[in-house]
Amino acid sequence: MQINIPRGTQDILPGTVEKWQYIENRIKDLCDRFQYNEIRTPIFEHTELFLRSVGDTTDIVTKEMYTFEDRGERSLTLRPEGTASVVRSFVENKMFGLPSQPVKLFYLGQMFRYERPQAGRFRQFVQFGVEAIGSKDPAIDAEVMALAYSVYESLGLSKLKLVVNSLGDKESRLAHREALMGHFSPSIGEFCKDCQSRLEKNPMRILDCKKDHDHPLMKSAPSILEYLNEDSKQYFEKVQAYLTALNIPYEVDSNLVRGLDYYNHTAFEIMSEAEGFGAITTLCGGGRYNGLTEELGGPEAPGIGFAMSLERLLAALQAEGIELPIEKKIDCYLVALGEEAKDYTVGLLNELRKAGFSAERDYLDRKVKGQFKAADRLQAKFVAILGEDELKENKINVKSQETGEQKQVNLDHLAAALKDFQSY
RNA sequence: GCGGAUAUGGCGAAGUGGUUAACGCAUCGGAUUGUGGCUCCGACACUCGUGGGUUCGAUUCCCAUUAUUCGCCCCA
Repeated sequence: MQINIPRGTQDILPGTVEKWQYIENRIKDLCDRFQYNEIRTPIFEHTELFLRSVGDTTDIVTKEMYTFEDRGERSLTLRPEGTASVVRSFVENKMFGLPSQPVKLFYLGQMFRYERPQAGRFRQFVQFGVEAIGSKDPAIDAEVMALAYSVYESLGLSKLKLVVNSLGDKESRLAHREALMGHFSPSIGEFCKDCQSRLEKNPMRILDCKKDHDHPLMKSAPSILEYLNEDSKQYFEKVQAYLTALNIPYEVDSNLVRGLDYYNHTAFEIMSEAEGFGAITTLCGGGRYNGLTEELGGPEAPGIGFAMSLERLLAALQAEGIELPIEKKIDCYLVALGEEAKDYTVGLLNELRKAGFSAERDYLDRKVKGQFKAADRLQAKFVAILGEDELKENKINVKSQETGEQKQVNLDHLAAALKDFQSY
């Protein structure tokens, strides 16, 4: 009986894994330029952490968590997102006391959500995210968005849309919520079922409903932006001014809502507008979370961050037809003829590898033709051919697969000959 | 949690209620006793997701089940 991969997970095989590595390297490089340092937190946490931070009425917590009890009867949960862990670690390790503030961190790792998989959605997926904790300068909001944007841009994506909004502070938010409920509740019966349940849960969500998009009450609905108090308003304006200064195209969408409870002030998303991308277009989502450190038992330390899915990044690259410049060639393939020569390549191969070359030989007892085909498949730059005659004379033939040029060299000097050959 | 689609060799993909299950790619071998990429020839599914039913007979019809996939909700 064959056992298959669990639903919503995927194997990343050689041939594809190189793309991941390429992207991961690019991300690490950009983080270094922006001065964000890597943090690695556990893949599971106390369930309580997510209840407290993400919010116990959110979809993530109510129906998407991989929660289990360990042998000590502790309730643990595979992390559904990264911010909670990072903030927990920030508080626990007293990073608020570090000399360099704000604390700028990034993470790259697997997240888990129990959902029905579809295009761009998995049960195990990889997120790259950053958190800047300890500053409420709107410039850092802009910096965080610039970092996310530059990841996509530097990989060649162009069909992007950055959408920003302000959710305001607690006071503004509550006022807006009241206003929305007052606006919709008298005639909520005219709306779809989803909207009816949204009314209590998150009335802002009604605003981006596709079905009821044309309902007259939609246009007249109160916008969050009208309910921002003076501080929140100024903050948002400053963020936009910085984005403009950074030359990052964006649009304000007062209907943009983020799904987690801890967000306030700045909220943003980067979406792909590429053709045929599927129903899910969000590449990256983030926002500000002032107050979260206190919620998790630490001192005041306002933060902002984002998370992006690498799966969706890969999908966006594919949708835009972008090929990453991945080259996988080996330096030398050893072709051997006859028992003796084959035996000899065992040591020879090792010598080449010790000398720093990537090298391979045949292990399937293929004929010469087959060995050359194998060399071709591996895109070998050189093939070294060893037959009985050469072996007797202590020589070996080296052939450049690119030029077809071939010459005979001393068997003991193969590595040196390859270096020579390569240098011109 | 709800709805649609699909399930045939390593991959892609035809097909039929009747016993030899097309074809293409890939792979291996040969033409070319020791030099790849082109061409030609040959080899490659005790079997059509799993279980049950109808039938003289099922890969083909029916039911169930599982998996995959797309969409809804929501999200990265």
